[in-house]
Amino acid sequence: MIEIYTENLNNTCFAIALNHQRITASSFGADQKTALKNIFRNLPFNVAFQVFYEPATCAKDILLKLSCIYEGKEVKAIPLLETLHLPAYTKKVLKTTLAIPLGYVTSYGSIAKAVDGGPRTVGKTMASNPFAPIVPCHRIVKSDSTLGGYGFGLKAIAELLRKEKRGFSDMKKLIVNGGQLTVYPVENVLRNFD
DNA sequence: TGCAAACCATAAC
DNA sequence: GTTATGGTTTGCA
Repeated sequence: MIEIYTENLNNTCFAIALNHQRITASSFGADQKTALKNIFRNLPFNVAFQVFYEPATCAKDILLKLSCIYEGKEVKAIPLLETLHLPAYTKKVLKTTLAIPLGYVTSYGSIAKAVDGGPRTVGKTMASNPFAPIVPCHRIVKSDSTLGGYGFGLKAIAELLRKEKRGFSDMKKLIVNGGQLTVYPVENVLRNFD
């Protein structure tokens, strides 16, 4: 049985789906209705679920973390994600995305190179990212450093990235899963918007 | 700039 | 097994 909890924090509604304390999906939205709609989109189907309108204590803690991530704050202990039901390649892409540090962005192509796949597949994986905003799909942009698509709207992604500015100026190379991932300061992208 | 073709794992059929 | 589908990229005019 999957338990779904929502909570309004700072004018945004966050939602999580828990299966034995592990996160099966997470999402957010302007109001509760939108947050729920968003989380249902990526819930593994053919599993029973129940929506709780009063968050349990363990759920409250995770919801608070979601809000912190959303506000661009550093969150140390990322909650456990349930990925068993996902294909291997998808897991790899999600894991690599998770490695993009706060204050940096990367491109679909860079992720693709790191996981040995194609850029469009990365986009497709992100489009159905069940763990927004924990898996920071908003930190992936196009190779010309303009914004690609975003499930929650381009305005939302720009706002998120603005909050993640940390004043970095140099690109960085990371080793993830044995592959190399190049990341760039968020500022590179935001230049086009400010 | 703008367009076409290559890209490649998934899900749906 | 086959096909359609992308939150892309690259190359060429």
